[in-house]
Amino acid sequence: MPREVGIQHLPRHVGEEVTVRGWVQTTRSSGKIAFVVLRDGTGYLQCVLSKAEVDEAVWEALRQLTQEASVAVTGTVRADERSPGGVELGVTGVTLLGASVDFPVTPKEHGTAYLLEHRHLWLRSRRQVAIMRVRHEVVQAIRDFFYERDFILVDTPILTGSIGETAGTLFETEYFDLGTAYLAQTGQLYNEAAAAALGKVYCFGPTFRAEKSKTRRHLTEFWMVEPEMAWYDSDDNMRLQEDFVSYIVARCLDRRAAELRELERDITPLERVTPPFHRISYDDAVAKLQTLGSDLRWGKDLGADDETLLANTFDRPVFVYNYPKAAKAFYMKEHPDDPRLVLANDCLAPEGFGEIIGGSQREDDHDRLLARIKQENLPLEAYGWYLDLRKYGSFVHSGFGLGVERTVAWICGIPHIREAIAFPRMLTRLYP
RNA sequence: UCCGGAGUAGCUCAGCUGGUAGAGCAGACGGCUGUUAACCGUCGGGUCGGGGGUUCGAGUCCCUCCUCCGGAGCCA
Repeated sequence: MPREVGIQHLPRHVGEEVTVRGWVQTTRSSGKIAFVVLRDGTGYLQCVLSKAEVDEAVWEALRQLTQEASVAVTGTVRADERSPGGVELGVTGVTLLGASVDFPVTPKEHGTAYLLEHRHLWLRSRRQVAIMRVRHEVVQAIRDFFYERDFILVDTPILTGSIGETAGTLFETEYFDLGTAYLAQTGQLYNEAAAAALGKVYCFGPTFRAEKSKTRRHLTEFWMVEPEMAWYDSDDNMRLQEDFVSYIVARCLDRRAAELRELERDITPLERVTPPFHRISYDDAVAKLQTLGSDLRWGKDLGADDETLLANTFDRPVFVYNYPKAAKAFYMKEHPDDPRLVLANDCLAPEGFGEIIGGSQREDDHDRLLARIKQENLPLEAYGWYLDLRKYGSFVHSGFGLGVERTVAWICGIPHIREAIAFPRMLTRLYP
């Protein structure tokens, strides 16, 4: 068998005889010439068979090539402008490796329910392959960004006791003799402990919300990256966030241009994603939204429509900061000049993609934090270790969480985040 | 949980004031030497989501249940 080559590397092998293994995307035949488009995960390759130039057996083998059959194709690589990838394969041999009869996801249209039921096969389509490759780049950019800035990765637990942001939205499971355990909805509290050990840390993993949300922005299991920085105040925190988001977007523009083109993503709004982002206080945001026709009242968190309305008035991401205390979590630091507010910020992506980051400076005063825990009726005994962090060398610190699927959906320009993860977990979906 | 929408061929859908169930695509077969969701011709394909009711007659009208979709709330 001639040398085996991945499709993405074929331009280096023009004139050589090679073998490519992959899956048949489409076939077209005109009686005496046939085209087979092959996918191997690294790219797409048009293979050309000419009846006059191949053995009868090879031509007959073509008839068995149906959508998504796996094959090994041998032939000579040649440059041809008529071919989509610039190179094509002049086929001399075809071996069927695995037949595929009546592949359920055809090139024609399907409804979302049907596609999700066949997610394991839908994943092979060009669009989904492109999205997964962008997601991979986003994840790699996240890791590289923090590595370059001397953050330490700390993996926080997924099984936890009763600790987190709010009760009632946690998945429960039995935990031996210790009662009920919950799937983590954030690693942040553990990050705070780790930041006191290591300075700048982050956790990156799946997180779970048992909210009965049925919207294009929600999954029950999603990936979140959460950095936590000792000695960062709220302003430092926002500066890091805008550097971080800009870095991720720039990496995708640089290294996944082909995928974004495949997705027909207009990249001009992405090219504007550079620091500094816009900043607007919650007070000003409410006033602005009211003039734009929103019925938002002071004290309430921004609704989805409010986020879109507000973000559409800016040409790049925008921070909304200094939220009302009552609308936010107990661990956020009270504003030094206005006890009604906390030093929290959200980051809203443009083009209606909404909130991709929630962050805050953390309450570092022991007594104030204790008061907030009691106020929220949280089980005090579960927070003993968390309060310890304020008893032994308390420190100014801040952090944030970025939702990976929301970020991928925004960068790819896809309306629903269920396509931004390989196997979405939703209110009504646990299969496949 | 609330509001709205939809369940008809393998898939996507049409089916009007109730009167013998339709199209496109997919599939099978045939044709075509540069196709790009190829194209042209022929053919097969149905418990109209379940149950009940009205009617001479229900895919169509009424009741009920189920499932799914979109949105809200909550949030990444």
